[in-house]
Amino acid sequence: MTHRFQAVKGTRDILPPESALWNRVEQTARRVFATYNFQEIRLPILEQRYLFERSLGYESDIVSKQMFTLEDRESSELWVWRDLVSDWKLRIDDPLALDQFEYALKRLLQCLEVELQREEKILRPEILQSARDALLHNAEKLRELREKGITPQGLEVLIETIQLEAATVRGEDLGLRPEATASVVRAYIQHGLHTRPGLTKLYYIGPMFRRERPQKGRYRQFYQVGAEVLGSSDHPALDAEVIEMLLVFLDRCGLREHTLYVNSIGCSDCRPKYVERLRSELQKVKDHLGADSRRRIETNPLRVLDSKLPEEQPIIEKLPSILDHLCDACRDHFQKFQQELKDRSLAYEINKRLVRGLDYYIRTTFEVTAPGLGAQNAICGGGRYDGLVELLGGPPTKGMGFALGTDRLLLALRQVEESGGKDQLDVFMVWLGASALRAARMLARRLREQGISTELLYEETKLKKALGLADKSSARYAVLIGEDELAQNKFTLRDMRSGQQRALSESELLQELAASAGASAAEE
RNA sequence: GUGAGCGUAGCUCAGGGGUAGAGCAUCGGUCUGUGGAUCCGAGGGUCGUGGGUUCAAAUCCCAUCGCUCACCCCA
Repeated sequence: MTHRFQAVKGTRDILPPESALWNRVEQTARRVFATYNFQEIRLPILEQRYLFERSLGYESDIVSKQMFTLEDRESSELWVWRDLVSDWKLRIDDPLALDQFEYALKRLLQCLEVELQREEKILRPEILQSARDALLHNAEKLRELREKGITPQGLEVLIETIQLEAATVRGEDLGLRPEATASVVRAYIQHGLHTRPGLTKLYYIGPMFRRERPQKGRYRQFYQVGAEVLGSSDHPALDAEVIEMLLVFLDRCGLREHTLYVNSIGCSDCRPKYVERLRSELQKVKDHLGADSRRRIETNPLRVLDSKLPEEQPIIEKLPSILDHLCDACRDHFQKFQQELKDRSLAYEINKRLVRGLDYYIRTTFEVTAPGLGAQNAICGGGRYDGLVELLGGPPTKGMGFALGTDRLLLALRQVEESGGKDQLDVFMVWLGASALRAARMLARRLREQGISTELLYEETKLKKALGLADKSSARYAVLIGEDELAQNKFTLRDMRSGQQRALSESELLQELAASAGASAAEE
């Protein structure tokens, strides 16, 4: 039986020549960010799941249903007992087996206690606790029932209940990162980066994972380029400079049409007051809202502002604006931030309905959109997150950053064809005869040492066919080595575009090719 | 999690009950030291998978899986 493998849902391969585009975008990011004194941080793709739960919020969609999680079971014997309990095959007529089950249950409870006493909680403590309480209760019940002697049916039900409860203690204590800000902050705290002088300016490039239905510009493994500034400053100039850097980067990538939207969503002082105000206003008009928006009145009133339903737009327009409810400090910050943008000649639009989905944002939020992306027109989002470091157990620290979806940026660039035809290969080497092969091998090595990309045929091939292969590989030049060349101690350099050939000595050849290879390398 | 559309060669797609097709691509020949063109030829498929109807199913019916797009949510 044959099985046809394919990339798992929501992941894809990035093949050449498209992969060259990716490299170019990432190189551009590295260059631009370096000029703003940002340095790269390389982060693990796996983190403790709890990190994301703390930073993004338990109730956020990302954590509650979009995170890829996996068990790390090495760390504890907890899993041994859990598996024994939850996988135990019902053999209620066998008292010995029942003894074993009870023993495993007892050990599982002990492990749970240990886990609950741990300083660093890796598993969600409330899940552990409720499992512990339920199991404790049922273990007691089980013992009583066994002492009294119970109907097999009753015992069966109880054991199944226990097994289900045990299964809730899952080793999903690791998560594939759905975004990288939490990882950056974790690393900042873990390595004491706050003790380094000045602000910490970091950027990262890499894949993120979210388990959601794929659609245009949205994958389960997607790629982000992001930057974060951590430290003691929350100066509006910093926010503006980060955005300037982002826009310079987009410009250098060749993205011409895009729009920067900015907003302020206040701080822990003024936002809750506004949210309450908003909620009460929404209550008044809730009969005119759709089911989703009605639900959000309780769960997250800010998100109602995000609704795209046409019939809700007039209602939303009339709702109170967060910008009218900022405290003095936040209003001042937002004003100065806008002035900083103007002083940098950065065009922007205020979008008072721009509320970021993640819990940790404060004050400045922003988003860049580009046309041609289907329903997902945002390519980049970011903002200020002053409380996050503290929330994750670090010292009071200000933070600001953005994350940019590379998949969507490239979709907006639409330049795959343009860059696809570029010469990838400098030299296709053609040899005829065994002694020519020896010369070809040595020459190929020297060319490659000079950074000149060279293809050398492995098998002897007729000249006509070899040139055909050179053509198909879209090589810039062919180098021919045969008996004539060996006799003259020269090589034939053939320009594959013009078809012109010249006989050159090795040093002449190297010189000639170094010039053209150098030119194409500079473009990269 | 919800809804819609689409699954036939590597790619783009025809065929809508009676022998599995085209163009492009690949490989070989034409062509034994000169590529791109022409011409000739070849390989490549359990028509997504499973079941049903039928003498006969790529085709009709059912189920299932996959892909795509949209909703939700977000970058």
